[in-house]
Amino acid sequence: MDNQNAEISMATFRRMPLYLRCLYEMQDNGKEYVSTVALAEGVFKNPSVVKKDLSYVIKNEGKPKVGHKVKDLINDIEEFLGYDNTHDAILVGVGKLGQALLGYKGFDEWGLRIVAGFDVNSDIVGKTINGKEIIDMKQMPTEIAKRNIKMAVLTVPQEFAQGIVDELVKAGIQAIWNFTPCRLKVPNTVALKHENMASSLAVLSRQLKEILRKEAK
Amino acid sequence: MDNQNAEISMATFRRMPLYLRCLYEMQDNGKEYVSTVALAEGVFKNPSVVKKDLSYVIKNEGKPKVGHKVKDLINDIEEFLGYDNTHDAILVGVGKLGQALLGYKGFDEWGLRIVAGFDVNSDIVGKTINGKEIIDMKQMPTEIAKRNIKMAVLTVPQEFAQGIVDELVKAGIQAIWNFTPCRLKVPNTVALKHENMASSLAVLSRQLKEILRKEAK
DNA sequence: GTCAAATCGATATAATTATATCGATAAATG
DNA sequence: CATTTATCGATATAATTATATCGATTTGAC
Repeated sequence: MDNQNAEISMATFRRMPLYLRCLYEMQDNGKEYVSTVALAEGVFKNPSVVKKDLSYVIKNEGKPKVGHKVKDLINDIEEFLGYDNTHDAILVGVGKLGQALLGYKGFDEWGLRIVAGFDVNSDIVGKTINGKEIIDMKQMPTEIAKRNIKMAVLTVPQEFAQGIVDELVKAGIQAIWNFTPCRLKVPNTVALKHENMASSLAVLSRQLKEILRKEAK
Repeated sequence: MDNQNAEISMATFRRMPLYLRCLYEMQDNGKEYVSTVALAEGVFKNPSVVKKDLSYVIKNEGKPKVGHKVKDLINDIEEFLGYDNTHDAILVGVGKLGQALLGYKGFDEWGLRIVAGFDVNSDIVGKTINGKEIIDMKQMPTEIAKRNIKMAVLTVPQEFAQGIVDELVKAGIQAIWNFTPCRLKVPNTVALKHENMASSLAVLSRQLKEILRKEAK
């Protein structure tokens, strides 16, 4: 618990949502205390990793023999992740994937509220998906300014990706979640997260190949 | 280039699709040769990382002063990733996200062919999306066996996830790409890849927060 | 009350991954 | 044809991340 002021690693950071989900579940099941070992099992990680990760965020010490209070852990992780301040975001490109993400209920849980979708297709402009309005792309800069939006989800066809990103940045967007397969150029005052499905798939394929190879023996 | 028989790291593996995409683009632009430095710029990575990564897969040496033949690199990486043997897969759960993935054209490029979707909803069973048939869930085990499918994409509501996974495994599936937010239990003869959107979002939020904090100063 | 068991927090060690450096060499330059 | 330059492949160093270990402490059993 002396890591409080240490620089936190990306690896640790990425695991926090896993812990949180697992802890929510435990809370729902009426568990009041949890040991790091039990939590480690819940998220399929090494107990030492979990201990160290938690040492960055916990405010209250755990008790030997009993573990940590589930509620405290949840509070500490939520606060650490900043779930108190939800981000409003827009989604650009309301194709199949865009519609899927607009309709996805899970984001709220993680502090993201998609407030509107933008597209050029006049067939869908004016409609709503999951209560979210689809607005014409032309109005994008105005709407971003008006609502003071900082975050955008990018689900446009790849050939338009860079051009639209440039527009977004100009309009004041400072964080982009990129679902296109393009590498994008942004100023370093803009955060960018690339959702790389191809890499995931490659990893899975490799594992499968390895398994099939072993079986063949 | 002496790494050919060394164990390859996950980190390296995940970067391979990035290199490949960048190389395709260079090829389209008529570039015949590329240096590791130029490739590193293309994928926003450190040149040393790229050099080392490539050393695992390249068959032909690069030439000093000119670099590597783009075509050779593409061949070597493709072969390494095993893009010669495309995987057939099924998709389970044809909701919004499932429909999005069924409609997504990009997978073919990465060696994944989704051959059919499965769902319980009789409104969509029998229809096709992107040329792919939606089949009743009851027939899933039969179809998996008949077509000898080894891979499944999981896009069902989370409350059904584990139950369906158990069915999939029983039916002979050996690789699962999990888009639900659930941690799943599978035997270790089954490969599992979790697409963790919550983690991605957390990372992006953190970057944004950092940027806003700096600005406030 | 004593002792065994479980867990804590801290720290030391190992493994992995990223980055910097360097001699060798092919191509370009003058 | 000598010299400069860009790049290679290899390797050494640094940074990050994961795992194992250990004394301290609380609980619960006897």
